[in-house]
Amino acid sequence: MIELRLLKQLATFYEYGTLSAAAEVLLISQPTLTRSMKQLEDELGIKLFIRGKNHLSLTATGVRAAEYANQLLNLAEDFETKIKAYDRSLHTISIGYCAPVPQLVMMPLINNIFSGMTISSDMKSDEKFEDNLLQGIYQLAITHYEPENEKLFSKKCGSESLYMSFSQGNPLAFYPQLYLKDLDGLSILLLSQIGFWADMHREKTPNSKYLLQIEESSFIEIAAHSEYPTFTSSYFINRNETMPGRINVKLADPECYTDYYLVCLDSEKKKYEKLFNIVNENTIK
Amino acid sequence: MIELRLLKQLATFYEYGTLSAAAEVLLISQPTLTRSMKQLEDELGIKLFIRGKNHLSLTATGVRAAEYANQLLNLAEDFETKIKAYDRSLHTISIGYCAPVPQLVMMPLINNIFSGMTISSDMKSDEKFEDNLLQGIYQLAITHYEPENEKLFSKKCGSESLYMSFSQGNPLAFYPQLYLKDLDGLSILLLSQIGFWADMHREKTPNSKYLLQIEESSFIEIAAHSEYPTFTSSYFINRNETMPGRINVKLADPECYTDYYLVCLDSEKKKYEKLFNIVNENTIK
DNA sequence: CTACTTTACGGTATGCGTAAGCATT
DNA sequence: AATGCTTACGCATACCGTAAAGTAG
Repeated sequence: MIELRLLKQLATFYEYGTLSAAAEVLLISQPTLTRSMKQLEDELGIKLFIRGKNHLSLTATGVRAAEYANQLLNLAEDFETKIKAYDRSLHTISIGYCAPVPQLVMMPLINNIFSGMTISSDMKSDEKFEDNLLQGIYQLAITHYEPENEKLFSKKCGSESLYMSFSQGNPLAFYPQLYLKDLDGLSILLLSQIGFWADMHREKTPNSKYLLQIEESSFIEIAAHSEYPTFTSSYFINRNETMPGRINVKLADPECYTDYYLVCLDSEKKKYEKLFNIVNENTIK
Repeated sequence: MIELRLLKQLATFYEYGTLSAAAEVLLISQPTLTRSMKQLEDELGIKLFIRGKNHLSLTATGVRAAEYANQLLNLAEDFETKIKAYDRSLHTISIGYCAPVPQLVMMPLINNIFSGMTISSDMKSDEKFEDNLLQGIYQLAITHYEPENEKLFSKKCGSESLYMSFSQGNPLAFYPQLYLKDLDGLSILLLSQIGFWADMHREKTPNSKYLLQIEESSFIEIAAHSEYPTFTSSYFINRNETMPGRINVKLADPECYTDYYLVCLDSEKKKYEKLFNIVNENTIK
């Protein structure tokens, strides 16, 4: 069996034209290459080179061999990358979250159940979650709608309501409930990674000015020391994790309430059985 | 770059199930295999094996790797065979002859002009010579008809007439010429490798009994010591290489006369230019 | 007790680099 | 002189086999 080392050297010589140049590229000495190429010819029992006293070039067969060698080398590299990718796919679970609160709740559960696996989380609007699951980009997803594709398996795993958080001086803070239209035009402090909620805001309060904060720490910092209203959610209110000195008013629009669904490929539901067994309607609350 | 040696060993282990068995097949010691497989895992940085104290088996990734390795190994073997076949094709000329006399004449010419090349001759009925030239099975052919395919290049290179050779006592020996129908029913001594002539005989003298001789020496032996008529040809008569004590009578049927054509691919006529230049209408005569 | 794997040890062959020589431009 | 290939020589490492130990059936 011809070793790939020799083919690599042949291909490099073909590319660079001289043994010296090839040797430099390959980080080996030039005499070593001389020997290797001779060995290759010996093993094949075929003349691959035309030897001048001071010059080496490939025969027609040599050229053909070098080109074929390149193909083989590419496939050999594929071998490594594909095997690594396959192994990785066996040991990692990629999860798509449509909002931050589901991630907050599910992450510890998943880490616990699938300890030893690498968990890779992704948060964004969930328009393409169905496709991503079908394509194997995600193994699990939390959506804010119940998927209808019959190749997908899903279970309701909680819900969330949006609230507005006002500082005490704000006149809106005294309403028992509010609607998004009441907020349109306000300047509102907002965290950037909020999944599908972002779409909803853009749509329902097009005239509001959102002060986007990428980092949670700076978001809290600014919220604590300013009068800007912010969004909060039933999740935090249920846990009394609200900002001190702020008043939370429920948003009554239907768009400000959502159910959440845990989704996987129907063909893989066995694999994620434990997780589905633990999860119920009140998991995210 | 992963060396094929390791992949070969992996594939063998996959096939035979234990290191010991694989080692035996590979003609190496079993501890060597242990190390190789460990090395393979190291180089990939991936677990391929599940190790019990007394048992070794492949992980899912390991199985995948072994299967992929098999593909690579097959391609590597292809490399060798294809390169060798290509090299051979550069150094050999395969020639199809439709009859023995053209071979007698052309062989020395071709050997002379293409010295250093391996010449491979083949004689049979020329029905498929056009296809075989187009497919690269032959580089040259001698046909007994002028090919019409425009991808082929041809030149008339001679002709041949058949004669019957009778022993002196035979009454047919005194005719100035004969027709095949006059021979139908006779027992005739015949060499087996006579190309397209065989078809003609079968067709025109269906009732003759042919005493087929495979070896030329036994053909001559029997011809010399028996009364059986044989075929001979203008080629031998022109050279006075006829059998002693025999009388040769020309066969007057049109089927017993043929022209010969030297043929090659039109795209390769340059390559065989010298030969075509030497050859003319009287080369085979 | 047999079959299999792993570890340890020591030898050898294979591959490599340096040095030197020769030819070509 | 500079560039490029080959040969010769000595070394390091990588690979291999034998021996031995441990474990499971």
